Amino acid sequence: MEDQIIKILRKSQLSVTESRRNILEIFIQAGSALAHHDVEEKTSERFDRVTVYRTLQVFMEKGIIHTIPTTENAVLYALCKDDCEEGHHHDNHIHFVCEDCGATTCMDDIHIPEIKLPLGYNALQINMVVNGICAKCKK
Amino acid sequence: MEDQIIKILRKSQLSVTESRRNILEIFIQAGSALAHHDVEEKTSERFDRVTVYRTLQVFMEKGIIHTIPTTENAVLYALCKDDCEEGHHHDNHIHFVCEDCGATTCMDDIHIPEIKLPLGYNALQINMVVNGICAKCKK
DNA sequence: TTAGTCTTTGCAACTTTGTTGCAAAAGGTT
DNA sequence: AACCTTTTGCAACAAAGTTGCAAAGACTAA
Repeated sequence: MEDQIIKILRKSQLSVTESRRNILEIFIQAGSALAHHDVEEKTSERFDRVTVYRTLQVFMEKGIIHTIPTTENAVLYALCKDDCEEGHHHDNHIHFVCEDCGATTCMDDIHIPEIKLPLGYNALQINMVVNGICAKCKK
Repeated sequence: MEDQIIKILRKSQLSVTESRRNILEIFIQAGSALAHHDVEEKTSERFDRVTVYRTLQVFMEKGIIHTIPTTENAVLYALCKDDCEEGHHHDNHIHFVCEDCGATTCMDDIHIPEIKLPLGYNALQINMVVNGICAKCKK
């Protein structure tokens, strides 16, 4: 686990620091998307708010995490898959937000279907967020 | 125009006040989605920030406007079509964000395609936001 | 291992964004 | 016009996000 974290940071040409290790670990363990607020709460040591902001920013730039837009007016961050690289994020999967447990997960297997845009319009990135009830909560 | 505005407010059982007329007019004229900030800037008279917040909130509740989630960490508001009613918003169209001019528009004609979710998952609402270059900016 | 350099962190101070309670003003009704 | 109800603006907060700068930490090479 520790190896994996260092590997990811090194690959992105980032120096390995306490906060980066810690925050990256949180994402790997979480499995679902996290808000800035969640990250701050889950850090074992207390890092400065500013540090969390800057770390998330760097992770974004390096393509380690990506943002998920939500209707709830909160930005969520989630780990990118391996094929994401600096500058270009391959975000063609669906995000699912459970309205019961609140967990937001990336459904990496389900791809976003093609859509026809009006003439002249050019799509660069497509985001699809599905709100509903997840399998765990549907009982 | 003035008639149209009063009609919409009356239909939603809202009293017709300066700020509501003014803000609703801004949305009708804008044609595209607006951030809270934009609304504040465009009001001809200066209304209190709080009034703008509350007005947008009321418009949301009455189904006059709806929100659009964006990756940019900003919530946008846009006029709903006629078939949206209090409590239930028919948001099955695509939103397009132009990365050049920044305009966000509702593509009412393009419906969100069906997708197959894993077993146990239940979709209640689907949001689809396309980022790219719009017809005006593609030159 | 240590010395030196460059990067990252934490602090302080600040701006922006969003919320709440309450008195004054404006809207709707008779 | 007089009444009652709703809406507005103000003040005072709380939360979220940003910036500059000195101190601490990470990497490099000898």
